[in-house]
Amino acid sequence: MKNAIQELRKQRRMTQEELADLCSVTRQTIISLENGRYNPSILLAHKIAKIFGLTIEQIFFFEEE
Amino acid sequence: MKNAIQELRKQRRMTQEELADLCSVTRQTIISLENGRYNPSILLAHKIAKIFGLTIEQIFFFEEE
DNA sequence: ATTCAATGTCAAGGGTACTTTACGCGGTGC
DNA sequence: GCACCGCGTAAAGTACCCTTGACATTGAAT
Repeated sequence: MKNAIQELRKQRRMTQEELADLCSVTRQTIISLENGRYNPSILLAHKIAKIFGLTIEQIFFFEEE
Repeated sequence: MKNAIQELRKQRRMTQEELADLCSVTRQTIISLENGRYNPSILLAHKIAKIFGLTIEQIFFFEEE
């Protein structure tokens, strides 16, 4: 599952740490998400979507399975 | 986190087992989701949304935190 | 009365999301 | 040269999603 987190974060001139603080997770978690190491929980996905003012579907890309 | 799974499933006259099969998960997983025992992964949330033809946000209700 | 479908509970186990801590590395600025 | 910022890696631990399997309950149909 890919996502647009890094792109959206940079558009908003945010560091990984700032985004992590807004989400109440660690910087490691943001790094791992941006680098596609794992999928977020639905709660974290929702927090991120809320921060960016978008829906989950607009940020996370579920390829055909 | 609450959700509308049971309501949507019943509207469509589906059993828990049928929905579980469509999602490729076990019946236990559907029971636990419907009864609010835990939150789905984002992948499962997406599968369910796709089956019902809705978005994740239309099915899962993230209360203010 | 018995059977069967649909729903539910309980417990144990594996995989993974997320944390914490520590360290490396390139770029920029003094 | 040195300090610092932003980004990255690695390893170990905790919590939780999801599975498997076995069994209980309720309601409808025969």
